[in-house]
Amino acid sequence: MGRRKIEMKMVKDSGSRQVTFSKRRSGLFKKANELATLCAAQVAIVVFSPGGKPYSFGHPSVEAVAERFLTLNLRSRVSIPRQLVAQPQREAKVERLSRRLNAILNKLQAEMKRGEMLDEAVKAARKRSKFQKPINEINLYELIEMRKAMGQLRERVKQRMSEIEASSSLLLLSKMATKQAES
Amino acid sequence: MGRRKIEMKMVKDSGSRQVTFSKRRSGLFKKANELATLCAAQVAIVVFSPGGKPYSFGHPSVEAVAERFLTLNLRSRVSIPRQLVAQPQREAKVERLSRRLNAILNKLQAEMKRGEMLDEAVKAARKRSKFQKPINEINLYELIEMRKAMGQLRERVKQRMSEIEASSSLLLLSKMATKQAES
DNA sequence: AACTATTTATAAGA
DNA sequence: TTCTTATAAATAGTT
Repeated sequence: MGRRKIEMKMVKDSGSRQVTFSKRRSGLFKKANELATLCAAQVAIVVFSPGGKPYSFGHPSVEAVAERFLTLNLRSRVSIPRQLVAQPQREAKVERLSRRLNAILNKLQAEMKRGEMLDEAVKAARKRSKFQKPINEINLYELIEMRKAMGQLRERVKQRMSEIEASSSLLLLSKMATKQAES
Repeated sequence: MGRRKIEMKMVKDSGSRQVTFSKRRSGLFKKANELATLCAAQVAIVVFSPGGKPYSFGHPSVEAVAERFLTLNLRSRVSIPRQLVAQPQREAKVERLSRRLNAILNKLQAEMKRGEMLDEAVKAARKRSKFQKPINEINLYELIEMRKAMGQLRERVKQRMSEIEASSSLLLLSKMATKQAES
């Protein structure tokens, strides 16, 4: 941008970083204000500078938007009036969350299976290319690289999934522990 | 801006307003991401569309920044009930899980970015193949199909991620709601 | 803070 | 929604 394009990495020089932050923060808030004005939208932004100073923008106010956000999430997803949230309801909520996470995991696993089928298709294509007419080298190279990359990606996603699974189980355990403590 | 300069008033036509909102929201989030990346800053944004739909951006997460902001306010000026900040032991577990889920989400998002780079590479290969020597048709066909399949897969995984994100937010919110009920 | 050469965002249109 | 393109706006490097 501007006089030169810059790499999207952290600006190393602390002075320049502060200048960049200052310029871009005001740019961001201006954009936020335009969004709110043009679209009659509510917007809240909170930013901490590299030095740890807080800045905020809100339309109509940070607090109003934050409260709406919290209330909306509670009511729409869990359907429990905030004032009535107490221990029993909280337990039900945790259980629902746990079930929800498990459902998500199942879906994710299905997606990954599809990815495996794709992988098989690519593998088969490579085999064919060995016996058929000469292939375009660039394309073959990219096929191989892509397959490798896809494999690695899937591997990492699988690992994340198992982490989520662990968390989900922990949720159930924490619920049970709380119930025991109450009884 | 763009083809014409526009007046900074609310867009009257509801359809155009929605389009403008959609474009500018993504622009705003992009700017926020750049600010966070370039300046090592923490940023949280919550927006409600004209239709009332909530959107959020957070680096490292909306919850993390919001929490820091609230804690700061407590120390300085606004008086927030102590119960809101106090951390009973049974809440600590839920909070840790929430943080964990957020960390997982961040990793997943990074993985998806890699996938996008791969997608770009394939796109570029296709473009090249138009101008260079004739290509092997089977490989080209498979490149196209694979790219399509990868795009769809990524799309679905993204959707799952947003579902997980919602659950993760709920975890923290349930914590907050409990504290409110206690105060 | 101001300047400006460039890059980026985006309004309108398809 | 996604893309294209002409133009407006943001901003990196400099003064």
